[in-house]
Amino acid sequence: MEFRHLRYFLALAEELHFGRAAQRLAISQPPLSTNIQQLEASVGARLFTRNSKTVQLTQAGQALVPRARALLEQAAQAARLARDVSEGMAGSLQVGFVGTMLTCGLPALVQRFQQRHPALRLTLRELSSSEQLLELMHERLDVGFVHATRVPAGLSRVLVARQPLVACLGVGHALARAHRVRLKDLAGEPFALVSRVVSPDYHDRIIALCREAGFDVRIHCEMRHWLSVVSLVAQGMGVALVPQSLASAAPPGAVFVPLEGVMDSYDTWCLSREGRDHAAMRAFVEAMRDSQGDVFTNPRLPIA
Amino acid sequence: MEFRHLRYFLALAEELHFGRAAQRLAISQPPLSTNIQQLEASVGARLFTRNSKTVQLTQAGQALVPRARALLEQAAQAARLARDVSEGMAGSLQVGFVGTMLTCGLPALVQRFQQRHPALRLTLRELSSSEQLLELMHERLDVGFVHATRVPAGLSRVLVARQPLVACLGVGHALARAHRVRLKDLAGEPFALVSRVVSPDYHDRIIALCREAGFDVRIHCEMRHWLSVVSLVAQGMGVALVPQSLASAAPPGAVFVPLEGVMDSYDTWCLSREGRDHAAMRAFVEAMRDSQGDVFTNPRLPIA
DNA sequence: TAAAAATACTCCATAGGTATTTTAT
DNA sequence: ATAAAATACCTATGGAGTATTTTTA
Repeated sequence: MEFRHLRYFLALAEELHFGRAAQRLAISQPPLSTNIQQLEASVGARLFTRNSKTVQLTQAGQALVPRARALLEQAAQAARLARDVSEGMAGSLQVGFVGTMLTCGLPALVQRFQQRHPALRLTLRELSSSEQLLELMHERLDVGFVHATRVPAGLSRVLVARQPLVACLGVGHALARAHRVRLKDLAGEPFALVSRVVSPDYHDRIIALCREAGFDVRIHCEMRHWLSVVSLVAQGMGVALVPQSLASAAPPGAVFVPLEGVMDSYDTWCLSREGRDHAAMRAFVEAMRDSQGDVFTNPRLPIA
Repeated sequence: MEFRHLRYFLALAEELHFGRAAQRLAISQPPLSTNIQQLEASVGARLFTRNSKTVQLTQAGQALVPRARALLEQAAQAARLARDVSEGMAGSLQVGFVGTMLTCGLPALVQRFQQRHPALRLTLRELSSSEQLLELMHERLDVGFVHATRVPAGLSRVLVARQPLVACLGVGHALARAHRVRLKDLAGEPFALVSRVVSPDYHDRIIALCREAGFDVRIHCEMRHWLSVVSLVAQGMGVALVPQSLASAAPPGAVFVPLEGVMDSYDTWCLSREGRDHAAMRAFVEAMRDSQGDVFTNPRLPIA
């Protein structure tokens, strides 16, 4: 059985006349006859009753009509799907992201991308940076938004957000109404940090920054999520250094004050596997690159 | 796109090696290369990344694999279906029958036929004989079980049941315990009959029989169904002449007594359109013919 | 008898084979 | 250097065309 047979069969089933069906197919009548005979032989059933005056579908022919239509339609669909996937308009895309991306414009950006690629199935997974690196290397993730100082070979990166660290204080804190805070003013304060297991990069940097400022951090609480850190501070349980964008999702009791003299920034990179055949992934990363300024509306520091 | 392309594509998708895939397909390697290229051209997408060491599916290729499998599977299914229909093993069959067939073994017979043709969709419709004739001529019915003296041209018939008419009396009736009843003993009794609209053949014959016996029927009640007739008689509301098989479905208050001297029998014919391409119909009629004695266990009169 | 499907026969497009080249590791 | 895919070229199957025959209403 060939697709040609199905096309010819449907034409004849609709015209019920070899001459007219052949005309519609832009072939002559004899090859239509032989093709129908071939189809009947391969199927093992008479599909038309025919004599010199009338052509009629047999029961078997009637049963075949919808199937033949479906086959041709599905073949066209399959080709279309493959083409769409190769153009990044269909398929699936696994995206990982760290928690801070939620307050940093990612949802809106993903939504906009999804609108332009409606046939693409996006899966979003909140993961720590290190988890994402592993998942990317295992090809269980196509794109990851991470904080990372160094990137393993085989992954390419685009800087998508660069934001300063700010002090997060409870409203009742002595410095809560200050315009600026020097880091060393926080010496001795009980700090809330994201756990080193979740975010070693951030964890180590806070410790290093404080040491530069001349004191050792007094770690009061280690949290599993940025939002937990801010929530804790909002309830007067300590202070924290957090990426500025968290201010947009903070509960009432938290106050954010810029740090004086700390030029260190907190960078978010969009990572993806190099040289992978994955148009959707490329399109996504491209969308990230294009909208760097549009969506991630944080103060732009000079990018290294 | 051809089915050949899909077969070759799947072989390569499974082997990921042109040489081995070609071997499995029992063709040489170059035509496999060209076929894959043709498929890629017709789809409009690269389906494999390949160099001299490795062959890998692209995203588009991965998306196509299940579709290609489905297409091949469905093509085979479609052919199988058409063949089954042409052999009477699949498709649908519209069967009409008069009410008396319900007590005459039809349900068991249909069930047995259905078990042997599980893919066949049987539709059963209780209809009067005249309705069935109409439906058969309009091809809205494939087979009909009717009582009819004469059959229109274009329909062929098989006698499936021949049963005597018996007297149906209420248990309280004077003749209820008799071994035999002469028809003229019922002269003047209130008769229950199936309405002439529903069964003109039966209706007219009862009247004719009674006239032969020397009296005019006193029609007390015209019912729309045999079971209504028996039910009425069971409640002491009259007498009736009915086909013997109704005895098997009678309520307690009804008694059936053979008629003396009445050789008239009540015949049921299985009708079907002649020369129609419909293997299921032919198989069904054949099953009827074969099981004439098995199921319709009524006294067998000489068949005309 | 006439309209229409089937058959006979020819031609050429193309699927597949063999030999060879290119390519990437 | 080598294994493997791509290319070049050839052969032959078979799909489509033209001419003709057969069929049946």
